[in-house]
Amino acid sequence: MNIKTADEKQQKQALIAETALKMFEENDFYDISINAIAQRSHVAKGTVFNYFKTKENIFMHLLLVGYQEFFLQTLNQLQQAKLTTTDELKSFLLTNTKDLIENHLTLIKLNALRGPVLEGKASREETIEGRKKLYEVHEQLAQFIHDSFPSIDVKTANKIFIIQSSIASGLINLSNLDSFNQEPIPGNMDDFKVSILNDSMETFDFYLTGLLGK
Amino acid sequence: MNIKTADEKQQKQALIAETALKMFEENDFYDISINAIAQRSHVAKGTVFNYFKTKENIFMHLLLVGYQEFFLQTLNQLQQAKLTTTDELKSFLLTNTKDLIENHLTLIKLNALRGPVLEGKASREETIEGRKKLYEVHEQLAQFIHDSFPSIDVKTANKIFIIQSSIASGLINLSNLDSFNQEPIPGNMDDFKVSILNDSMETFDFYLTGLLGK
Amino acid sequence: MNIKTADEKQQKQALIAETALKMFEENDFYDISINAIAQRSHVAKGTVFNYFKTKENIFMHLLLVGYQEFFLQTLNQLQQAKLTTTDELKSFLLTNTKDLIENHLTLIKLNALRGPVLEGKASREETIEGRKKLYEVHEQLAQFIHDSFPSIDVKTANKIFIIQSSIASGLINLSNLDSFNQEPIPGNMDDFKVSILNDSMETFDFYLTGLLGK
Amino acid sequence: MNIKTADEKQQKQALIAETALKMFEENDFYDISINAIAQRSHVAKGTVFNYFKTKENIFMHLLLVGYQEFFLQTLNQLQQAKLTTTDELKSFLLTNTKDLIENHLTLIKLNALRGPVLEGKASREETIEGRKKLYEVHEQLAQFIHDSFPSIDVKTANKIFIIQSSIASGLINLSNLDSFNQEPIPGNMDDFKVSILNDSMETFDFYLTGLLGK
DNA sequence: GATGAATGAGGGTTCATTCAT
DNA sequence: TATGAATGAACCCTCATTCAT
Repeated sequence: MNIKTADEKQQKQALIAETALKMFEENDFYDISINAIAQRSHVAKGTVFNYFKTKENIFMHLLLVGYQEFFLQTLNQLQQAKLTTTDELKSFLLTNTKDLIENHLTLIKLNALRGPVLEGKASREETIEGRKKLYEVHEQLAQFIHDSFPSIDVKTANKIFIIQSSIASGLINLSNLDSFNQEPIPGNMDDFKVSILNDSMETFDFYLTGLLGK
Repeated sequence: MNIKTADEKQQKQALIAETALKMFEENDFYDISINAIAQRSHVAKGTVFNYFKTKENIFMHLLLVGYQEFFLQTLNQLQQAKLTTTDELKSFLLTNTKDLIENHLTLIKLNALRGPVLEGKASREETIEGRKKLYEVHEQLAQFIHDSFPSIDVKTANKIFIIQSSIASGLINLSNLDSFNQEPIPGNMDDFKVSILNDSMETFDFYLTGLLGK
Repeated sequence: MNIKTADEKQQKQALIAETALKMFEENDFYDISINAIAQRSHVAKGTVFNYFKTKENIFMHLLLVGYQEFFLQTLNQLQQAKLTTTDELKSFLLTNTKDLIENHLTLIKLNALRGPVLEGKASREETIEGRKKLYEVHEQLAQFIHDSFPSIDVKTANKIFIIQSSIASGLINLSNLDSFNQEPIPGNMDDFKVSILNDSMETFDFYLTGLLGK
Repeated sequence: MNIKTADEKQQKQALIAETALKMFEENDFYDISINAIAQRSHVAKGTVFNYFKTKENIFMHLLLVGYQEFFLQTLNQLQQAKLTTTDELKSFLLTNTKDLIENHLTLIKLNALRGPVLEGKASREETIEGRKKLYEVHEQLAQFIHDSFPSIDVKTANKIFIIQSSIASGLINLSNLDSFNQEPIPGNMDDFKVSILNDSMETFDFYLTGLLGK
């Protein structure tokens, strides 16, 4: 138990990270204590700090690794999809957005934390390293799109995914205006109702149409 | 003197709120202490609590009142603009978005706080009351658009403004990916660069085009 | 209770400081917790931090203020003593040393903490301010000696008090070599025995003789 | 290989001890972690604890063994010096003090830790054993002086070395009063300036003169 | 109404020490 | 014997909130 392989170490780190992720699905960053993460991971508080230097590092890790995985998966799917028309691409991207919102909502929530909260105390080196890896994957993805659709330049392809997250992230922020703490506000506020999924997809759809041409 | 008129009371409340707003332009919610707000308002800490039951109430107030004012102003401008074509409307809305981003960025930042942070401790009653007032203004604005452009139904008009804020709010979250704590990350990360203003306007432009028809 | 005069505030600060001093008579810096200081002062933990920004500030305060008082008292006594011969001066200084050791041992112990421990986290500004005040008093004392004994220049007079503390401080460090945690070590270790008081006085006596001439 | 000879064991213990000594030259006890000692020794953390029961034991060991070596060396030098007059003795002792301060400052710093910090958690048995060995060497040294200078009794000879360390130790504590965290305090504080070496030697010189007679 | 002193729960983090391998 | 992962007690400190005046 005392000498761990790199793999075993990664597993424990992943255990802690996944616990934090689960908790972040239900609570906000400031309502999640290291103590609670440790307990729910069945690990001592000190152990958490053996794997992450600060609390912020845990969540920065979730953000960076989570997005890397998401974009890698997207790249894979794209490669297998063998799209030929921009309509197919649009359709693919909308499905991809659905996946992002339905299965990776925490990523989108983490975006809001990154600048104002996480960067302040996350390790500069690790963050930059992770950010660069992420940039690479992002570029690969964009490059692949450009290769498949030469009319879409790499820069534009990159932006597509940034806007994708932006839209979803923004709609989370504007959701639930017709309720307070999950409880519906009495009276009619129907026009404040937002469906994160539907509205994201509609907005992104319009964006893609505008960007890629009718 | 120790019995204040309703007006005097409102003035002091406004003073505190404005101070908090100024501070929120420069710092994040969790980096702004009640103490600091009190000091910068030249008021005692206890006085702050005489006007706002909790810290979260202050910022919920800023959000609600700020948006009310913004939408009222928008309504005014709209009434004076006497638009006739949807192109003019689009143009108006884009200019309005520019105003929102350039002069009311705090509103957009506050959106990200609302659900996860503010609602937890903000007064339910006051929030609901404010939310209803806001809804009313929002509806008036939407109604006016509908009246001017019967093809745009009220629900759609409402949504326009929600998407407007969503897009800007989301782009804030995705900005500065090419730097860490304001310092640029060495190496090329150009494709991560985001211009909150330009990209918001472009995205909103495409959205409006899609929504309102070519 | 809510608006304290400067005087009342100083009293509470003094209360906390004195509690810390008492505890420092019995325990080492690292064995004294803020919690314990608060409890023994019948005050909440937070209150301690209302009066001292850091734990180190408390003890730096004790050191600076303690020495200021000691030197002021020494100056007073000196003024009243109206010494005329250097033998009288020597005698006075030895009695003064006795007082320092018997009634202000904590000051001497605090000297050992200052550089390596306190300066790291004590407020730079407050410390420098206190240090300057102390320097002033020290200079006054030295000046008075010089005025009374023109053959002793001010620099030399200053050094007298620095050596006085050094000797006492050093002898504390070398004391109790014949015991371990207060319990005597079995067997004869008589030649390791040190009397802080007697040996300080003897050493200081020899020092003064050497310095001031036979 | 996993059964080490006594000599091999001592070598590893010495390696760890020497590393700790080096680190203590640059940092304070509380700023040196077992982790850091282990790393700089190229040894695992657990290994450190195989050789020293507690952190305090390491430094107590440094103190005891360091002084033993210093006094043995002093004894050797004394035996070779073949002094005949007390003036020569004084001169020898001052040179010896210079050596202590210039090459063994850590010993003097360790004195300040011994009572308040180390004894609390150092092994009683090992400390007492080391202290007795030290006492023996100390006595030999004193005895040799007495044999060479019958007018100096053994007790007095012993005390000479205790005062030697006391003076140096005390002056360390009172040094750097004219700076804060290595940075000079602005303004004139010349009379607070201390030269550990010069002032130790002067003080010790006067002490010896007083003790041994003019 | 205004004040600001007092509160204390709660936070993140450190680090000597243990012990299974 | 060597290892280093796991532990968890203990620490200092923050800050929204209360309430006596």
